[in-house]
Amino acid sequence: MGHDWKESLRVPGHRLTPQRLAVLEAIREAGCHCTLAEIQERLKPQHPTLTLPTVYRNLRYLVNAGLAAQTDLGGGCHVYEFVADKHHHHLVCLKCRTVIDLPDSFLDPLRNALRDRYGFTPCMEHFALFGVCPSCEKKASERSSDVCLGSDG
Amino acid sequence: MGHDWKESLRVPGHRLTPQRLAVLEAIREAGCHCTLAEIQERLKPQHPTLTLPTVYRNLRYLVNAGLAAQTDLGGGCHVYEFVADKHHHHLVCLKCRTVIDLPDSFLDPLRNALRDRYGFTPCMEHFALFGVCPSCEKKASERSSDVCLGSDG
DNA sequence: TTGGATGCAAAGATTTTGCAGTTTT
DNA sequence: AAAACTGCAAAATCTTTGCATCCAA
Repeated sequence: MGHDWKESLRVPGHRLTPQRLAVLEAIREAGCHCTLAEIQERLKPQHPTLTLPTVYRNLRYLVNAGLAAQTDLGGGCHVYEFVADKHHHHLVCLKCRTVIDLPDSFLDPLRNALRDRYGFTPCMEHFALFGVCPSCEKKASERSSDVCLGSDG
Repeated sequence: MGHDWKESLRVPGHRLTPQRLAVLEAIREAGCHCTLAEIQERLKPQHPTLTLPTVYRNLRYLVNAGLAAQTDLGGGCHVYEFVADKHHHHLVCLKCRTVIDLPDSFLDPLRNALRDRYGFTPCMEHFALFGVCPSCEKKASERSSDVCLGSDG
C-alpha cells in the first residue's frame, strides 16, 4: 500500500501543502486524462477555496516532478493525468474524438528503436496519437464519395 | 512539377482566394513546423493586409483539407506545417527544446501494429514525441545528483 | 523564522466570432 | 447574382503573473 509518490514531494526547498496534495489526488483518482474544468469539479467539494492559479501552478509543479503528464488531445486545452508505474497512451479519433487507451508495452519497439538510432529517450507518458478509429473508418468507407472539407466561420 | 495541391482546393462550395493560397505557400515554403508569428512574418512582405483571423481560418481549413498538420510542440501555441508526400516527425527535447526530425519510415512498424491490433488508422503527420535528447541526457548523467523540480511563480 | 505557496485580481496570450463589405465562381 | 471569404473589432478561452498574506518546515 505504498503512498510513495507523496514522499517524492517532500523535497528540500519545496513544501507539501494540502492544495498540492489535493491536486495530485484529484488526477490520481480520476484515473484518466482530465481537463482543468474536470479537475476543479473534482476538487470543489473538499476544497472549495482552491483557486485556478493554484491548480495550474501545482499541475506544472507535478509535471516537473514527474508525477503528472500534460498532453494536448486537440480539445483546445491541455489534459493532465497521474503518471502511475503503468503508463498508458491515447489513440484519439479526429472525427468523433473517441479516445482508445494503448498499453505501454505496445510502444516498446518504438522506444528501443529511438534509443538505438537517435540516442533519444522518449517520455512516453506524454504520448498521444491522432487518427481515425475503426468505427469512423467504416462509416467513411460506406460513403464512397466523401469530400472532407470542413466549413469555417 | 505538379502543383496538384492547389487543385485540391478547387472544390465546389469552396473558393480559392489569394489569401488562402498565400497561407498554403507560406507553410509550404517554410518547409518545417512554424508558429503563427512565423507564418505572419513570412506573409508580411507580399500580403501586408492579411489578418490574423484569416490566417487562423485558412490554417484550420487547410488542416481539414489534409494539406496542413497542426501540432502542439509544447511551446504554448500550435505549430503548423505543410503535409507533403514525404511525412516526417519530431522528437522534441523537453530540456533544451531541440527538435530532431524523424523520417516517416521509422514509424511503419508502429503504424502496422496499430492497424492490426486496434483497427486504428493513425494520421502520422500529426506526430510529435517528447523526451530527452542525447546531449541533455549526457549532461544529466554527468551531474549525478540532479533533483529536477522546477520552481513556479 | 523563513521563504515557498496560496488567493485574489488583473493581465497576457492564443484563438474564435459577428458582421458589413468584398470577391470568387 | 449568390454565397464564400476577408478584414476589422471585439470577445472568449486558456494560462500566467504581481503582490500581500499565510503556512509548512
